[in-house]
Amino acid sequence: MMTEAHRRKKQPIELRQHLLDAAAALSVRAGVGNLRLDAVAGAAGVSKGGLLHHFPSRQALLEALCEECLRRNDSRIEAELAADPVAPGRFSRAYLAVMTGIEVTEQERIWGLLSVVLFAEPEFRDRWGRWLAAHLARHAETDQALFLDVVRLAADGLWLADMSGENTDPTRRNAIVAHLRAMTLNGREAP
Amino acid sequence: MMTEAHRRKKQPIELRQHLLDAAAALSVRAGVGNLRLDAVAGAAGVSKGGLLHHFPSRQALLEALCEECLRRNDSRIEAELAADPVAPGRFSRAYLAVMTGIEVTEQERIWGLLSVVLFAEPEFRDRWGRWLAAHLARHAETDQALFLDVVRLAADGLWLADMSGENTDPTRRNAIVAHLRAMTLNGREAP
DNA sequence: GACACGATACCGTCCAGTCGGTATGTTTTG
DNA sequence: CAAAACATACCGACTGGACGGTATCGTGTC
Repeated sequence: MMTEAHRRKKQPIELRQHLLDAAAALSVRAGVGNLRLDAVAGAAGVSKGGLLHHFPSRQALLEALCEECLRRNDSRIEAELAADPVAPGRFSRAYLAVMTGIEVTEQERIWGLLSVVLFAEPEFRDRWGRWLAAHLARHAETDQALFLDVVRLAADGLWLADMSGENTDPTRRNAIVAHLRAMTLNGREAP
Repeated sequence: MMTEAHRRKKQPIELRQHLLDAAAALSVRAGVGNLRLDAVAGAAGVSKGGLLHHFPSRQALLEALCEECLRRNDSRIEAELAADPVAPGRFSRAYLAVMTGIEVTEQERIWGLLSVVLFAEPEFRDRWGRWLAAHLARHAETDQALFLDVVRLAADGLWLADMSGENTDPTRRNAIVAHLRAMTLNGREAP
């Protein structure tokens, strides 16, 4: 007896997205290694067969997850870049904004957390490294300076701290972010 | 048929360490989630039974791994603290030194990498957060300043970059480290 | 000889992936 | 344009291998 799931309007692309979201959420909760296909399918309201129709293997799912994660970062960076009129340090500023930006949706937050979790996978580490290197090369003219390196590194650290649940009080955190942003504009540390 | 492995001298404590080292190496290579008991035992030149004698369950092994990881960090920090005569920013300086210090042994490097991989496990993230919070509280007098926060965050970022295989050229890297260290001593960024 | 250490054999479970099927779109054909 | 033919989306039972854990026995060490 086929259930009425067959009868609902088919929305393959939406389902695909749902599956990725579900996979992201579950990975964040328990680590990528503990990601079970049944669980993903269940969370997306679909059977395991349905999941495997979209992602032919577990590995394929993970790669898609990784892909999506980088894609999201990328689009956010591009948006920041486009909105910034000041040339010097533009990329570093965009990087800072994206890494330390507050996520509004819970789902957005999850995708941020996922980056940390994916670092467990060596393949993802490489891809991330190449992504950053490529972007740095592209913005070499505007973002090649020691203090900009420091800013970006600190942004990484801040992001890591956020994700590891260290609740530094928000005012202090804001002060740090503002400080870093000022560095990208002034070229030196404010007193 | 008992092999000649029985005949070799028994060194339980050494074996325990070997097992942990092997587990660390394998985790780094493929992620904690893909850690197999057989593989660990094999890599340490012992049978699965031998492994399970020391760590009664997989979970126990992982916890020991986590414990050892924190313990190593801790002892290195303490060593740096003891060797530093200058009070202001002492903890941040020690933190910087440990996180960015070059590991001589390959095994040392692996234990550093392991921290990243363990971040996939939420439990470890919490523990790490608490560890850092405790240390910060203890050194509140000497290490409570905005620019020291930035230094420590950048140290995290640098460590993350190292671990993700981004090969920034060593001279540049050294410059950054020196720059950060100077910040802990001067209280501001050098020109 | 008592106990810690380690080896081997085995069991039970869990889970990724397969497979045959059904329902809903889309295109081709008479 | 209807109906057939094909394609896509999804279901759910099954399986086989992998892997964590147990039980038992041999072997060093004190």
